[in-house]
Amino acid sequence: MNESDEGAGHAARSKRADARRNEKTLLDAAAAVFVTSGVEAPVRAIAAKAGVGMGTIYRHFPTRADLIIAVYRHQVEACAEAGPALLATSATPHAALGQWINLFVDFLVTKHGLAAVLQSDNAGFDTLHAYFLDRLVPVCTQLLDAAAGSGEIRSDVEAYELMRGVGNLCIGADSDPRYDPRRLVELLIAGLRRPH
Amino acid sequence: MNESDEGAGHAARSKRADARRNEKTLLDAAAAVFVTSGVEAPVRAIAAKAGVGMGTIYRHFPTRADLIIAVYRHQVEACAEAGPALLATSATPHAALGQWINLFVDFLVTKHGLAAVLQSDNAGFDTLHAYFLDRLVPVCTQLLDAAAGSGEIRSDVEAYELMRGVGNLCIGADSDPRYDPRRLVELLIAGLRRPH
DNA sequence: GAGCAAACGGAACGTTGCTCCGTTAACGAT
DNA sequence: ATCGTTAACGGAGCAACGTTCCGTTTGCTC
Repeated sequence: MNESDEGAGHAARSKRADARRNEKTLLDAAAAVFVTSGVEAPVRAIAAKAGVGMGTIYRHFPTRADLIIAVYRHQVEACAEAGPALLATSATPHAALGQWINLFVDFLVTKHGLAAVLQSDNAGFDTLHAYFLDRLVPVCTQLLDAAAGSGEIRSDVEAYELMRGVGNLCIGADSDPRYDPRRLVELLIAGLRRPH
Repeated sequence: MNESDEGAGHAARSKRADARRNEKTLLDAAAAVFVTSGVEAPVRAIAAKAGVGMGTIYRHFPTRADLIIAVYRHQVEACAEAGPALLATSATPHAALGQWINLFVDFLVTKHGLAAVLQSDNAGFDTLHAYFLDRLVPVCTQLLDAAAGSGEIRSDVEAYELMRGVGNLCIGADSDPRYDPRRLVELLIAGLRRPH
């Protein structure tokens, strides 16, 4: 990451003022539209909300995945950073794991359609997929290893499949009041516990 | 339950020969296209495969859900009927439940994209949703009740949420060799076991 | 065979994702 | 302050798809 200075290199020419302004405007507009219409809202709707042309969206965020990542980056980072913190402050590693998974679930279920798009095999979304995996799987691995090391859970479950499973369970949580993913995730985590 | 007769009146005139022929042709074509391109394949592709116009598809199957139901009805019925049979022949109700869930998972993962569409909140798919629920939830309830009655599992889990959870876990199973829904479903079922 | 309703086919329309290019205006140089 | 460069903009245009609509064909009955 050297092409555009973000803080470190000082005097390098920054982007034009209107470009920087539009990027912020777009992020705000996208966040708002995502809340009301979900993360698969039409590009035109986001452009209209921001008061810019569609070319501007695609210039700043070439794929929808880039836009989604930009909108939720802060929250994903926060979730990732909460992992080690929980491990340090919780009574047992298994408790930390449970709480961390809850954070993740809370994040997903409050983002209309994000869970669904997260597992989409659509090629346009693989950078989104990759971002979530890169950022969260290591954290989950750490928690899982700690819990396995303390003998609380079986050790034959990988972080990747657990995360995918949890993500999948969160799909469609909105739009169906009869379905509460939290209960099922809880069941899944309970199933992790070592028999005996 | 053969074809739809108008009930009260005298024997309803059966459909025209070409209509009946086209319906069969369409079912075969749809089944073939579903295998290669998934259940969300373009309508035009199915029409082309069948050698008919698009109007013919929509006349026979007004929504995509109707077509999907028609294609998979036999297998869904077989799965539903396997429930009581398993309960009768298995060692324990919990074993029967596990085997039945396995049947369901096998069915779902072999149908490209069916699991994804099953939970879609898209209004066009709610009859599909309803069909699966009407047909399978009672069976699952029976198995669940039996296992709960024998004290093997906790009794605070409803068939509906379990089925939705299992269905969700099956989403995206194809197109990702690293993800094996069977393992996670197994974990979920394990989590059902009563803590003792 | 004639008449008619059922069934057909595909053109046409609306919605979306994405690209492409003529136009605008920001910014450093003068 | 003005000027020229070019980054950045906007939206028309195209392709793919779902869905409808209606003129045409065809099976069935008499």
